[in-house]
Amino acid sequence: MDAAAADDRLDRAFMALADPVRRGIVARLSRGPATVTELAEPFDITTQGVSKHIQVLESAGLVTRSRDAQRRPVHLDAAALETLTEWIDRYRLIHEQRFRRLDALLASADGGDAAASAGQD
Amino acid sequence: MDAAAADDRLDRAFMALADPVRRGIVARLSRGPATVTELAEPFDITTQGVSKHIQVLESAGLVTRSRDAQRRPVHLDAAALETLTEWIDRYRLIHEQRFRRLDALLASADGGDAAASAGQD
DNA sequence: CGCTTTATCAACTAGATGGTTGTAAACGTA
DNA sequence: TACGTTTACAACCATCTAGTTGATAAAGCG
Repeated sequence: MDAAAADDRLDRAFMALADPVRRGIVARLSRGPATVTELAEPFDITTQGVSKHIQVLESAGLVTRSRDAQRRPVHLDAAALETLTEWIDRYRLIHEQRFRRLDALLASADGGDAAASAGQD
Repeated sequence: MDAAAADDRLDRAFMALADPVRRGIVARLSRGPATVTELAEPFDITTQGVSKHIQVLESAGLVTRSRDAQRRPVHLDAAALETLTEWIDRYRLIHEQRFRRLDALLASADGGDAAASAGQD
C-alpha cells in the first residue's frame, strides 16, 4: 500500500467515525454482528439512511458484510480501529517525549529564561 | 459536559483528523509549536486555507494558539488526542473480549457447528 | 509615516455529505 | 404463484466543506 492509499484509508476511517450515528453503529457492533434493521432501530432515520452509513463504514474498512439468506449481517473489523489508534498514539508519544526532554532541560539548567529558546527544539 | 456536547466534541475531533493536510499539521506540531506560515510551507495551498484548517483543529480542541508579536504560534493539545484513542480502544477491547469468550466457548464445546449459533451472542 | 510580514475575516464556487422517497432485487414461506 | 421481509440502488435536495480571491488588522522596521 503506497502513501496516498494509506492517506485515503485514514481519511475515510476518521471521517467514518466523525458521525454519532456511525459511532453508535460501531459501539453496537463491538458486542457482536447485527443486521441493518437491527442497527437502524435505535436511530430516528430510515433503513436506507443506515444502509448508507454502513457503506461509509465499509468503504473505510471498519466493517464487513456477510450473507445469511436475505439478511446481510455487519461485522466490526477491530484491526482497522487499531490502525487509527496507532496513528494518533504515534504523534501523541512524540509530543510527550518532547515534553519530557524539555522538563529534563529545565531541571538541569535551573534557569527559567532558558526554556523559551529550548522550546524551538 | 453532557452527552450531546461530548458527542459534538468527538464529531469535530474525528472530522478534524479526516483530512491529510490537518493530519500533517498535527504531525508537525508533535515536534513543537509552529506559526501559520511555517505550517503552510509543505502544502500547496494558501495561508488562508491553512488558517481555516487550524480553526477546524482549534474548534475540535486539538490545538491552541498563543501570541508572539504578530505571530500566532500553534500548539498541539495531546490530551485531546488521548480522548480519541480512549473512545476507539473502548469498543476495540469490548470486541476483543467477546472474541476471547467465543474462543473459550469453542475450546470447551469442541463442536464446529456450535460456533454459528454462538456468533449471535 | 509608509512598507513588509503575519494572520484573519468575508464572500464566493465546486464538490461532498446526510438525509429523504421511490423502485426493485433476493430470499423464505404460505 | 403470491406475499412479506430485508436490503440495495437511484435520484433528489439542503447543507457543509475545502479551496480560492480580495480586503483588513496588528506588529515590527526603514
